Amino acid sequence: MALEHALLVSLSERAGSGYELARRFDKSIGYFWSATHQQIYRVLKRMEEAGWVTVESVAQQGKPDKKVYAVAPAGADELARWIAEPVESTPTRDELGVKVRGAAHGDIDAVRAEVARHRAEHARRLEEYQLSEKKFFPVPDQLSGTALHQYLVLRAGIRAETGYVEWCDEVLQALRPRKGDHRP
Amino acid sequence: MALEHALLVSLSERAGSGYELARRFDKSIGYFWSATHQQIYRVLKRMEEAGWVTVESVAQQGKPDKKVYAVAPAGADELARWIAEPVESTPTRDELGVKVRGAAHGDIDAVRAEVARHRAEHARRLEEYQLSEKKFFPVPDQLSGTALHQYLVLRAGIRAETGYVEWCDEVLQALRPRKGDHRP
DNA sequence: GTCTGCATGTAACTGGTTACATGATTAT
DNA sequence: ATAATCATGTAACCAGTTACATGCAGAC
Repeated sequence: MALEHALLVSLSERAGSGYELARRFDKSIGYFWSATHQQIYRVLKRMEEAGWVTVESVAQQGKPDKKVYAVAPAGADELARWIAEPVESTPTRDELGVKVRGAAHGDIDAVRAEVARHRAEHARRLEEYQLSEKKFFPVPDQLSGTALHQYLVLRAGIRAETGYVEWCDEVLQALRPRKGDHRP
Repeated sequence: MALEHALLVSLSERAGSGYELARRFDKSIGYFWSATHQQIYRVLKRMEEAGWVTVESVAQQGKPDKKVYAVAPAGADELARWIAEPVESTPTRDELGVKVRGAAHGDIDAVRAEVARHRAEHARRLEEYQLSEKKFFPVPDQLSGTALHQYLVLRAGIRAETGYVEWCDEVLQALRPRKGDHRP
């Protein structure tokens, strides 16, 4: 049940509406815990019922009302409790891996093309992360507190994307057409 | 819907029962697509109804009967179709990342201990993978076909675990207690 | 006599996705 | 006109987890 807690982390930094949270999740926390707006709305409702967050309806001009959520004391307690609790490492799920593994039972050219496509996507994301790193954390040695923690998860993203891109290259190298291959 | 297809890949290599598949999934394919036996049983049933696999009840001595599943022509077609189809990259989900990100709202010592625990687990798995690499793929340059594809996903596992361990080290280094910190 | 391995399953639940709906405002 | 952005939601569905049940064989 990490979504609840991811939302609590985000709301601890700044109160916000479901919509805003959904967009924050496209960055930072969303790098390693994504969520759709529907999911977020539902979970926020549940959290409100549990007393973990408080809501305040805010009227806006020209825009629909929004419900601004903020962390309640019970939510802060819950977050602290959860952080101290041990977690199992989330199992990996990678469809592209399944395809590479099963490549012999399908069109190898198609698999290679897919890997190339994913390589491009991950490389793009990596660049984005590296840009953020330069821009927001130019002197990482001096970071502390939340800024340091933000930096560390960005580093996780950078490492993950770097590794993925390298793996794609290895696959593309290994699956490249060779003499003796004959395709119709 | 990758589980169906992961099962088809596994069954294409060798027919087997749900139980056997569950254990095969603890290795190789399971490195990046895990599944419980219940999940596997359910999906196999669905696949049988769809005509993707055939079943044969096999009596055994001293052991309960087992249902041996094999890929049907429709299943092979479906697998080939799916392999050629583009996939979105599976979003990352990492609870430990959420904890590090929210470390300021909980007990930093506990987070550090968690990271250390996960580091150990991933290091252990990495060693396991590296052992498999040495044992089963001592001369990777000469691989082709399914053996090559198996090797490549093992490489994915090795890269992922290596990266994770390195990241844990980076976090442990960054979150180590420093002068000026005062905890009760 | 207790535990592990083989082998299959039901039932209840939780977490997450997809599709659809509404309605105003601003930018092209 | 039309699309995008802001903002919230319902409903149906799918995927995956957890708990429980059964029963025999062989090892310790």
